[in-house]
Amino acid sequence: MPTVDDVASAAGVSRQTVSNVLNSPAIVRESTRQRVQEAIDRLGYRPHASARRLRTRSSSTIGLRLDPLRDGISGAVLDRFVHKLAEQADARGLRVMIFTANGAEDELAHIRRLRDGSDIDAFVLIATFHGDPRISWLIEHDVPFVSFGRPWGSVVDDPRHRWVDVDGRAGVRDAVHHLRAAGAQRVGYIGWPSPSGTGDERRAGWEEACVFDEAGRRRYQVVTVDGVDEGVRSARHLLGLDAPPDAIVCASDSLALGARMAADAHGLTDLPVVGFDNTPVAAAVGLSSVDQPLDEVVASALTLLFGPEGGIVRPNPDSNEEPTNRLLVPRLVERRSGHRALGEITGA
Amino acid sequence: MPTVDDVASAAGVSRQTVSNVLNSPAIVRESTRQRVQEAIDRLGYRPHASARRLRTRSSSTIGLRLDPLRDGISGAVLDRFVHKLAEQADARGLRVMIFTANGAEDELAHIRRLRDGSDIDAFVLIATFHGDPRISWLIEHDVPFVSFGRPWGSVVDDPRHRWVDVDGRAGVRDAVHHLRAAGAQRVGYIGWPSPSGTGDERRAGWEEACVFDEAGRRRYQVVTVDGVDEGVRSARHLLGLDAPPDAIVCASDSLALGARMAADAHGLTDLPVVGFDNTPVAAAVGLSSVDQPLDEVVASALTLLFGPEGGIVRPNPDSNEEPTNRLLVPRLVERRSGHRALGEITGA
DNA sequence: CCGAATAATTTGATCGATCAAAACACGATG
DNA sequence: CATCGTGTTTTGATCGATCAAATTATTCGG
Repeated sequence: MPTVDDVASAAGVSRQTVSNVLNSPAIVRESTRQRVQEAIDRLGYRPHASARRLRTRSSSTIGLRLDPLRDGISGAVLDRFVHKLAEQADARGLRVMIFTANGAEDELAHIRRLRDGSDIDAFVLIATFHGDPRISWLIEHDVPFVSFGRPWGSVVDDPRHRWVDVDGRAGVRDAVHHLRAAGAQRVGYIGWPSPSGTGDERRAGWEEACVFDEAGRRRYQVVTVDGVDEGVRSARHLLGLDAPPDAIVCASDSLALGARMAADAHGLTDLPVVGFDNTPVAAAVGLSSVDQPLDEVVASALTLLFGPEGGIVRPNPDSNEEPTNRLLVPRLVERRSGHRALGEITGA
Repeated sequence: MPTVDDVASAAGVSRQTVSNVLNSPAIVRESTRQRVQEAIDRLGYRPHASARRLRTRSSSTIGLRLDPLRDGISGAVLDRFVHKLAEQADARGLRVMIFTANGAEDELAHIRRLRDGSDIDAFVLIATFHGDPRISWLIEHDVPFVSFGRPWGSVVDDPRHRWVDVDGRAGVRDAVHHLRAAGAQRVGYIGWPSPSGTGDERRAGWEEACVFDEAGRRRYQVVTVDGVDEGVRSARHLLGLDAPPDAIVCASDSLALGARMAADAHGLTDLPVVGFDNTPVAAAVGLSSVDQPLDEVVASALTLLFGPEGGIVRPNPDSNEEPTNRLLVPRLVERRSGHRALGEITGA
């Protein structure tokens, strides 16, 4: 492999000029630049990443911890996130390194190791939770990071915590409004037990948009952990009520799939069911779902970390006027659920 | 951050001794080793990864290209693969770097860049296909790699190509045998159009295990691209035949989900349907499916690349007596499809 | 056409580790 | 006691790039 010196002598210039052609072409005379560039191309020179990193003390690499495998369906969102992150990071000349860990403490140990070895400049956290120890640790140790997921709980206003999140409350609220506009009188909700940051927000969206009184809000809501079977059970309960709901919104696609199945089993193939996350499964079975704008999420995350362009990690934003977080609005993806029930498809 | 020199003077030894304590503790006297180790711990020293890489010319990093996002359901296998790889690589002290690319050519450009920059020692290829240009390129340029997916087409016996794959033929064959043992007389098959390496293998498994004559094999088989809707359509076709199949095996869970839905719509809630890949969706809706042993796949891949233990990349195995590939057998995961049809769940 | 200001390029030092080989310690051996 | 060998530790050089400062080239006003 050729080095800067090889290129330099091939082009009849010095090391540093070659380096400048690559890193600050503006200060090199155009004619020299071309000559050097030509030598670079001819020799097939590539800068040695580790040497550069050693000198510049920056790796242009983002660290991302992959969650342990989920039950499945809902995990797909994070997988999509990973893809998008890899794509957009690449476009900025950044690398993405992944690792796994068991729990937040273990994750911190990894972060420490990767950071101390100068392997990684900045971290992207996903799935923040109430009292997340990672956030305070990272802030305290001045490790650049951004989280997909807002801070839940105590420390909610630290400008050193850069985060991006999707407004689940607005997403569910809009979905309910939409169903009501389409004629639904009683929109039920199946959601996760409290406390759960995202779960509570989504439920709040339903509460804001439904027209029930206090008693109705209790009556038309089921609280359950995530899962298809749980969705089936919860929907059965709702549909067994006097004056059952004529539409159901769920905190996840897993629950929604179950609810869809239960509704069909009750012969209610027209009953609208809305899920959350717009996973492949929802698309496959024709469920409406609230879609998180992951492209924007990733773009915002990278912008918060590195600025509007470029790959140089920015110091923790202390007293900048720019905001250090971003809350994005999801969008309802309507599908012909109710028209195309499971097992009732008008195939070609 | 402390360096080797800091640790050295703290422990009253030289740089190299510190280095030896870390890299070849055997040649250091035990008492010295302890003294140095204590200094390392006290100072919180971590070797600088880039410096080490510069010197040793190895990065202990594996590169992995993430496919562009699939339609969804089937992509889940690769996502699981990514998780497992990250986990097991970690256990060996390796790092995993991900990137995306559009097509094989673009991928090669990335590989070249990452390799030339000494960012990455070895690559893991996924989803090999017929006439895959990546393989010949990597072999020719002496880039260590292993593929999840056997070589299809011309170059099938090059020992320099290390690969792991899952025997889809055996998987489907076993599934058919199993269905027949359970009483099925006519097992239909829904698969992908030829030529498709994996698709052809899976179909061959069905052909080997079914008891049809030539005409029957044509009759009870549908060829279609992947997708839930396609599964629905194909199953409708099969079920509309005189003497329709009494069990269906599919090349993927997407097709199987569609087939399940179509069967239910026909009132055939007992008709067994078997998918492939054992994706979360199959689990969620209770579909039987052929499961790929990803843990083993990943373990084998790393062993082929790096040997039974350790993280030092091995040169291309030329005339070793060890095999340079591994074909693993998948396992049928039975679920109560047929008993628990979609929308007919006996919930709590 | 000179000298100052600016542009362009080069030189020496450095990032933090490991390699290769030299130096040192110490007991066994002739 | 000198020699040798083994085991342990240290020294000098190096990996490939960038930084900081020094040097040389070019432009421009007077």
